[in-house]
Amino acid sequence: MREKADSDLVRRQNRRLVLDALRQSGPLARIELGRHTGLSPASITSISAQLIGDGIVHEVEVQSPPVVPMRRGRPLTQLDINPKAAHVVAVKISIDGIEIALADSRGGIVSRGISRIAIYDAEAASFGKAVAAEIAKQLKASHVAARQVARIGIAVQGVADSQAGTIVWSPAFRRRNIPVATVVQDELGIACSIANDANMIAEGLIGADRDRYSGTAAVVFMGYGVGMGLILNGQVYHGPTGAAAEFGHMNHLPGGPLCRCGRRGCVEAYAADYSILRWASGNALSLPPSFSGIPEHEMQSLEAAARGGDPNALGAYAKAGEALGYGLARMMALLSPTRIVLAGPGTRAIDLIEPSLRQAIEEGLVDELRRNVEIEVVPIHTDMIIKGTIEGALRLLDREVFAYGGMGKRQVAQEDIA
Amino acid sequence: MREKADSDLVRRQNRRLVLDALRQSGPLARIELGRHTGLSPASITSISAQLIGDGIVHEVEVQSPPVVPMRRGRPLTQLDINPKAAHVVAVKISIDGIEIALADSRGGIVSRGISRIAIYDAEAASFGKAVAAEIAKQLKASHVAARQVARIGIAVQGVADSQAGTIVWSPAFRRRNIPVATVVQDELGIACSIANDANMIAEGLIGADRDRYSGTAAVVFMGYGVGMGLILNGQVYHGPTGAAAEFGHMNHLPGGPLCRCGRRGCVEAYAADYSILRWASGNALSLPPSFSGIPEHEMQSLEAAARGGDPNALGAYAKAGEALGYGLARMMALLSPTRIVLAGPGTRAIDLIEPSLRQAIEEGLVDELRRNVEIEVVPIHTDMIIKGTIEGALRLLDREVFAYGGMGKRQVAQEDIA
DNA sequence: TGTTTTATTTCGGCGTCCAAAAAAATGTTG
DNA sequence: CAACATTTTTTTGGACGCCGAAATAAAACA
Repeated sequence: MREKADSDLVRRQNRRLVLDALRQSGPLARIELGRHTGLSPASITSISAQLIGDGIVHEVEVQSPPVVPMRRGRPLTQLDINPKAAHVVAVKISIDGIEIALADSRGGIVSRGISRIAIYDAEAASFGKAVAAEIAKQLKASHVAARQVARIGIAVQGVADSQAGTIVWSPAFRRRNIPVATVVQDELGIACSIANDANMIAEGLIGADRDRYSGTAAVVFMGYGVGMGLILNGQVYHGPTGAAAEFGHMNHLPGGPLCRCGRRGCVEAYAADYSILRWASGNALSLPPSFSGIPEHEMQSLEAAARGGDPNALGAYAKAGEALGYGLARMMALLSPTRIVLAGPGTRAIDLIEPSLRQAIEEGLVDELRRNVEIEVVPIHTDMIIKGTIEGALRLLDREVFAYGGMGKRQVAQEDIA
Repeated sequence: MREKADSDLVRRQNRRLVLDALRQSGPLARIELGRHTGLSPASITSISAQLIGDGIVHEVEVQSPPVVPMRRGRPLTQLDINPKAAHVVAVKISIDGIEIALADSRGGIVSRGISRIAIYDAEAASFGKAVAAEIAKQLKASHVAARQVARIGIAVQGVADSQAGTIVWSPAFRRRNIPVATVVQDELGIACSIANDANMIAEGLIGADRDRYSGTAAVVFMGYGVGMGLILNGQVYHGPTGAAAEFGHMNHLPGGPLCRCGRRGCVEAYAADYSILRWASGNALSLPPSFSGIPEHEMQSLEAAARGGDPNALGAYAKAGEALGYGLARMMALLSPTRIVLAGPGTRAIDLIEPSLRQAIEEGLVDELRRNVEIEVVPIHTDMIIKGTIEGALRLLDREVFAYGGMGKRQVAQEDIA
């Protein structure tokens, strides 16, 4: 609400509405676009003509078996976002390695690859360039020129500073404050941003089902670590520097077990894979946290032990549920979300975790403040991080490039924004 | 970003920009408005002519001793918001009673009064009407017709549901779920909204110093209870129903002392006036919370005892600081604000609280996440609640009435919004 | 008094939207 | 199969907001 309004703003805003509708509801005819956006048919004609002229949108032929039975009247001409309008790259950096995906502007994945450059011992000075080189390699293999790529989104496990473009701190790295986004941007000449991976899951959920997830919701990622993506008023909340929603490093109990971040008693130190294992081993308070990935089968045998009645394993899951529950109760007191989504590989053991989780929420928050919340479990495959990163990059692309006039007019657009 | 853009939106937005500039920077000449808003002089002429025509803005004569030395050229004609354009009413409901203030549209307080209707034992069915009657009495005494009042804002100590217009739960009332805003609105025919009192303090801070407080900040109210107002991206965060930022009822330690909300271990159960007293008395865990207001002198003598070295008193303040500090650390992990404001009468003892508060933040949050935050103490007089409520009501007035066309066109405006 | 300076208004042009009318493209029917 | 019905899309003309440039207003200065 700070920007001056003029016909330029009107055009941008309405172009965005049209693009949003197309992203949300697949190919649409002009008249349907009018219904989705509230714009008159005349305006839709004009806007879509421009978008087509800019190469951002194109007409698509109706599929041979028509989905809707042919009615009377002039048939609809469906419009859709032109996949060739631009490309985006999504990069996922985690303890398990680096994954790169190239997508077209409709969000379709063109190609993807896994990189095996050193992570844990990476030097701050060279890591960014290495990532840029990996991206360049991926582009080359797919025969896509850098000029065709409008934006690169990087999702990282840990704390990212999206303002500075750095990885502030991540369990995947020995070192801290590693510049990435700015380096990649300078190396490749492509706009690049970095964010926490759980935020990108939230971005993906909004993209997948806007009605369901666009109010106020919290997405908890449970797995090698504990992360959170916050959706406030329909938008992913990044905080001033992008380092928000660090639910995993929110304290649960003062003086609790040691966390990978160096503090004691973080939620992650109770509820991450390594923490549950550590607790099951019996001496959680004396053991240091693990900095390597836990193989999946190890967690699965712990789950099996718990389901078989092993008291140590059961106790570990109960502790995890308690920490998550109190943490969620605290979050709810502050933000009163209407929806909490539990996601990630850790949800395989949700049956073991949920009882103590729910009890902790009841103990930790007055009834009136936890009435209107729905808790759901979405066993998200980790691919959701890549998908969400693409979604996020595309939304930025729409807002910062396509709303103005497409790749050709990019320079103008960026000046306008500044 | 969901609204269709047309010339109507442009007009509304730019009218708001002009009104915002006038509210923020006192009387301004047209050319200065142009600089503040980014609009051209021609547009300012047109917009201000309309605002003047609507009776919302008027020209003011330069004061007899000119503030700036007379320069060459045509002198500026200063514009300001016309105080007679409309009125707003602010109501503060707390354990101490009901306070009503009537303000003009520039925010100047026209009259104020304190009501002595029953609060603690009020019936849910009758309380709203009683408040409406008190407001009507205040208006009558000031010779202001209800038609002249554009909006009523109610600030309540406790949890408010601004969607439903009810007091969900408040230590000032024995009963829960008391409808207020809707009843007042129906009784008087004036738009009425209800919110938590700490949110209104945040609203007031934004109004008082926008540059300082309009990023991402948390305002902690310390006194008869512990409240919080959250400012996210420059706006007070109310959550889906208005019941957000209940920092006081965010759990600190499971199984801790009993809170007025009925749970154990809330931050308030450590850091509110009654909790500090209770702790100093030695048996915090067995004593129930107090539901009556604590006289100021009682807190002052406790402070004196602590400063004199009384170990029980010192310990109580240290406990309060620890609970606040851990609570703030948890909040920072989720939201990473750039500023934390400690306010309210409880800050009189800030010297006793701060050491343990800061230590708790250090223990409870990894260094990287608490680097960019500034903690400040603002010894706010409780009047800030009334002032903030007025601010908030005026901002809504600007957005929902003045941006459209003033009181005359109110019906039209409200249809448009719906 | 005329000149300079600064603030404000007027005027004409531009871009967007919209409603209404026209055109396009197809199904229906006698 | 031609005329009619129906639905989508485009065209047309008018409205409204903004802006730049020029004109006007109101003061100090010389």
